[in-house]
Amino acid sequence: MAAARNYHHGNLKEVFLKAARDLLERDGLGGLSLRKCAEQVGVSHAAPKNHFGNMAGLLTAMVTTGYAELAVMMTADANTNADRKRRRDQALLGYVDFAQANPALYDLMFSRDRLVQDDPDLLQQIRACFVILADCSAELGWHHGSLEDKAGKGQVAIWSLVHGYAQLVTAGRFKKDNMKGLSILDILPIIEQNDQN
Amino acid sequence: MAAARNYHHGNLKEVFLKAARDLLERDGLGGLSLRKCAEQVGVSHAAPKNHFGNMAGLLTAMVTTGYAELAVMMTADANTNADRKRRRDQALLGYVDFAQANPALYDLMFSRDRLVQDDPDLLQQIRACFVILADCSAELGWHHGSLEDKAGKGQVAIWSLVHGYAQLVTAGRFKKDNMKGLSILDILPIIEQNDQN
DNA sequence: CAGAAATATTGACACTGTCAATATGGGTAA
DNA sequence: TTACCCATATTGACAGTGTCAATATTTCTG
Repeated sequence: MAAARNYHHGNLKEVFLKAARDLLERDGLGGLSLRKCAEQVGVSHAAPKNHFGNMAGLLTAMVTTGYAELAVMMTADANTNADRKRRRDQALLGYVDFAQANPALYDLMFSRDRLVQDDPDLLQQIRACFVILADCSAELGWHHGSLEDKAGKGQVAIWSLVHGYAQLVTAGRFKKDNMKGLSILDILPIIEQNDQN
Repeated sequence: MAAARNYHHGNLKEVFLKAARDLLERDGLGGLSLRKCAEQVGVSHAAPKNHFGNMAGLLTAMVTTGYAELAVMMTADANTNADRKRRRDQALLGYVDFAQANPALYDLMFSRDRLVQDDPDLLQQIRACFVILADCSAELGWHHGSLEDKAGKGQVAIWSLVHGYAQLVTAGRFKKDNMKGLSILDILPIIEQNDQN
């Protein structure tokens, strides 16, 4: 039935994605090229075109897998018997862990150019991550102001906070002075003292 | 004395920077090239090398001016008689306004590769912006926990929140549903109710 | 006015993404 | 099996790119 793919390597597409991620994290986005991917995999320089169309297609596929992995890291112990607060903490820690483990990919995941922004798979994975974050917002009680539209504000707040923290940490902006070694959980109490102080 | 510069255009360096910023915002980082800058300015393709050394040098110079402009937008009414809270609000609004007015440049300002990270001018301008944000943190009262190290946490918190919000807004991640049109001031009350609720 | 320093140009090189044309393999129907 | 078709891979080419060395030009300085 649907397209068995064992012409060359079996699944060349996934091999390309892995090679591209290695190059991306090693040399940055400026050091990533389709030709280097092809050379590392051991195929001709135009082979990626068959699977991704162009550079934007390759990057979009990479980023899509990135969001999928991000969701996995945020829900690592969703099935455990941990209480809601602990699972919420773990989701936020997982988010930051992913960014620190894949800093170049994480940056690319928020690029405006370079990606096919309306790719259906990409949009779906982004939405899945946002849903998890929205649950964190609910568990933080940031929309206890009784108005429903505050739920949206709470989601914007936590999405902004965790993304900003992750990006600034991976960019090395918090290396100085005494603000080294602060985790996302350390700064959460600063802004949720209404609940637990 | 020190290098009068009216050989070709007078101050070719600033003309390059302006052309580069136009190209950056129009075509994205991928559409920016030294040769296009040179062509638009009307000089030879290797002219930028004399002023910036290489691509990273040009981008670093652009980003440095970006941080300087960001500081200006955050302190627009620092000399007015407005009260502290209003000036703090204006600083945060100015921050987001800058990001929305220069989205591609704003992204570049947080790039890890592509810039000369240890450039003295760049580091100085970054520090100046951080100082302004630290003042906002103080005025928000986020370090009222009496421990001094909480000041650092408060700075991390506000730096993360405003950066994350700005980047997600410019990336178009808040276009959906009911979270459209929320400003940074709308989400601040969610997380500072300990002060004003 | 002459030499030096700064700045701009030219030409070249390796590398890049993309495309058209071609070749090769596997899957399928006769 | 054989013949065909389609997916996939290769080759060769093209315009653009950053970077560098060599050269030319302008301005500054003594």
